[in-house]
Amino acid sequence: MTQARKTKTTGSRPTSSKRVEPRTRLHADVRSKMIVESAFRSIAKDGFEGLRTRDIAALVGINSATLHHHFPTKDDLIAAVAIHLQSHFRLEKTPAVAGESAADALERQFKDALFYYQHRPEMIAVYREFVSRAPRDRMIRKLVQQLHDGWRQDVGEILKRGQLDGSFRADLNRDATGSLILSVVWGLIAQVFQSVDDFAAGFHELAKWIKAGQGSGG
Amino acid sequence: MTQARKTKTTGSRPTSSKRVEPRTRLHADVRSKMIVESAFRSIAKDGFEGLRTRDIAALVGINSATLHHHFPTKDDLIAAVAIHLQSHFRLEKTPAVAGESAADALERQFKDALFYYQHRPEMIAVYREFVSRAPRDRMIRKLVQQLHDGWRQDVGEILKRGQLDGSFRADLNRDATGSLILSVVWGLIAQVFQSVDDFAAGFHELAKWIKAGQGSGG
Amino acid sequence: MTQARKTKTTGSRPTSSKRVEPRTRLHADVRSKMIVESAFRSIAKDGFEGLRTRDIAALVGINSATLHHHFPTKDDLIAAVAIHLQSHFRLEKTPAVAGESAADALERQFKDALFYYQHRPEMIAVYREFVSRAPRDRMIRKLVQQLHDGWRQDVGEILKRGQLDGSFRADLNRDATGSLILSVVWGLIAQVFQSVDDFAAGFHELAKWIKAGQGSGG
Amino acid sequence: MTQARKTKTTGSRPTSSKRVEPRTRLHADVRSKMIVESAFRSIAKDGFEGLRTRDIAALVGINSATLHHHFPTKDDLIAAVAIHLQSHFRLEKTPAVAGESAADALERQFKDALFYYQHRPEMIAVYREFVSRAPRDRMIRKLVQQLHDGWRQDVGEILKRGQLDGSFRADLNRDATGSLILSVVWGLIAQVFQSVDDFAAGFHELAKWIKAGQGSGG
DNA sequence: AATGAATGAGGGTTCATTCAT
DNA sequence: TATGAATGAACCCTCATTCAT
Repeated sequence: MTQARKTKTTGSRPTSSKRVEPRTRLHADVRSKMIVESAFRSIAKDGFEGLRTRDIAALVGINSATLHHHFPTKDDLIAAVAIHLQSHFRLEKTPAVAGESAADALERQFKDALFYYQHRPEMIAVYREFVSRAPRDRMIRKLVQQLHDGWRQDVGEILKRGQLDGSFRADLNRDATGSLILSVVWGLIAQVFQSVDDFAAGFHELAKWIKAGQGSGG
Repeated sequence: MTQARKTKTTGSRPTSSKRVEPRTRLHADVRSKMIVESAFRSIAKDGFEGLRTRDIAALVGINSATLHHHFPTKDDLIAAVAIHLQSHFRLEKTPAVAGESAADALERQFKDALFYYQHRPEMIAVYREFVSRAPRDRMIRKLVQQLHDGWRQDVGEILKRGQLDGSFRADLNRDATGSLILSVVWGLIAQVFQSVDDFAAGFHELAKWIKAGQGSGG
Repeated sequence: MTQARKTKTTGSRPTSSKRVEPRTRLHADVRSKMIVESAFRSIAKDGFEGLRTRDIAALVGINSATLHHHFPTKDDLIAAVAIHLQSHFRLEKTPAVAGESAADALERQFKDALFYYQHRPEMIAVYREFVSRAPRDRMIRKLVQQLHDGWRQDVGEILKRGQLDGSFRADLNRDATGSLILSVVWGLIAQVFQSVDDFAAGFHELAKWIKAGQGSGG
Repeated sequence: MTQARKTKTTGSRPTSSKRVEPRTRLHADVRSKMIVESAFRSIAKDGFEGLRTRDIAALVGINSATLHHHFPTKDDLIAAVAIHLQSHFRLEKTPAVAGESAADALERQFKDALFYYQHRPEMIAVYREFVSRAPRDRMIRKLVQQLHDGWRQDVGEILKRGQLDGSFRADLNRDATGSLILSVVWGLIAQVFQSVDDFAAGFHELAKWIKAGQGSGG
């Protein structure tokens, strides 16, 4: 009567016409996770521009209205994917070994990057998407910044430790070198390197410089 | 945030506008160039996802059908933008000075990167867009590869020359170092560095390593 | 302007909110009344087109499914609002004073209309909504007709009494004058008058005519 | 490539698959008029809430995107309908006869109202819809106000003329009486009267009062 | 009595592209 | 070369309603 939704012209409520699938009910947490993971994979595969709420819903096996029940807005879904990405980066980082040398810690950074690149390509892909979207999206910009800041800090501390214990050159510009390391890892993500070996060689060349000389440098 | 749907501003109905606008006929080349440049600016500003053929047409002052007359497909337009980008990169590179030292040539790479970053921000922006789209678009992937390859070759030659004349360390892994340099420049483009100074410091730290020691390294 | 699509304000995901809200159970009557009153206020504020079962449920603090438990259909809810309106009109009418003159009774009609207009604006608003929906809804049409008929009858009786006791002109077309009075009051509701004073002046002009002349008319 | 519109995955432009209807081309004016008239009829029949751009498009025999080509927004369409209504009210009013008496002019108002009611029921219906939408829509409020103001002015002038030439009572509160007349006509539109005869009787009762007495009144 | 998950059937709007002129 | 009208295929989002718990 009011909204004139075309379904019902008279006042008769439509009695079940044909039940096809028994309408699987899941807890919101479970369903949400399914949706987020599907969206994550979709972004990894086709980028943001390929993300369609309907497609995600179909992949999860739900009506697209149900997706909107869990994530009122596409942006809400993207935000959830962002959090998903962030927490996975946190979870899958190799933990610092107690008593590990600065050089080993540096190596660990390298290995982590490589690990993601080789075994979590979707995370790299999604990460790349987020970064390229960052300039135009505040929420995403914030997320990326957080990731970068945490990362920069980790590297900074490693460098500091190495300098303190004498295993890294004392005359190293720590901030600059930290950014250098980050940008090299970024090079991997952005596929500037021609191969994994190229990246490995590059990284170790840099590591050599960091550790190098012990008194000779400049 | 996501689709950036343009909110209708004027809502001007196209109905019955009697004045027929002298229908300026231009040479195809001129018109095409105008279109490409407009598209270029649009991508620099709003990324690929903000690119609308209609908007570009409006900016140029033509009907969107006319745009399609010049570029049958949006992809064709993008390809033209790609070529535009490529040729500008070629044109605006500081030419190698005759008899310049390897160190100076290396410095030139740095300065070029900085020049683009500071004075041709649109080129950087468009470049970044192309790179982030590369994984999903063969044509673009090819273009980016070409740019990277040319660049890598330039850097490789500089390094080689420096090693030959003894101004760069002899034990340098040339390929790896070349990639290193590229990825550092990429760091600038992708905004991994926190500031221009940070980039400069990083780059020169790297340069120090390249030139450093002359016998001490490793 | 048209569909008044509510812009999402909070976007709070319904996902995993652990606190279970004591699930207050109320008597069906109490709950129903709360719902109807909320719906009433909603219609007064945003009209029928702004009425959303979910919104009403939220206002009452229940789940929209619960609302449908009390009112299986939106139409059922609207019917309940109609009854609510009707009963309030009955309840809040100034009762006829014993021994009141016909002229006073006429004045009472005027004052009642003014009272609703000034102190029960929501009732007027809802009434107006119902009337404007009447042409397309049988149930509502019936309700409106009932209200009008009752009202017309009251006025008719007043006029009759006034003619009988000689205080109103004898040559008055009673039915026509009754409709005239009704439509003037309608003018107030539909905001044809420019101000309350305009309405008062109009009504009293009419009253003058009714009482006027006592022998002069036509 | 960019928007990933699902149609074209590769770069191949879709060559005409099957032409069903030869795509009738009309001048924007003609098409727009068709659309507006369809929308007008739709509103007359089902009110604003029943207005669907898709339905209108179908009625006109065009794609709904074409409708949006002519009217970018549903609101733009409604605005056009408003103008349509307004101009028709202007066009179909009985013109003032030269040298017509004030009483005749008053009668003309009555006849015009009746004419619309009996022979232009859709105009009445649409008008009613607009009025009931006015409280929630500025653009419509303005339109309605314009109509009412014009109308009020016409009536006011008639009354003035009648008083000046002595055919209407001199002691009449002109403004109040004008509003009275308007609200009676509104009564017809809002269907307060029980029949056309009832309206006629009411109107003439009022006219009697206006002309009445010639010296006796009050 | 009450709820959260789920859904069907739209609803307005967008956009690259076609085509007759 | 240039255009305005037209379109197909989506796209995101909404809302009354159902249903198992």
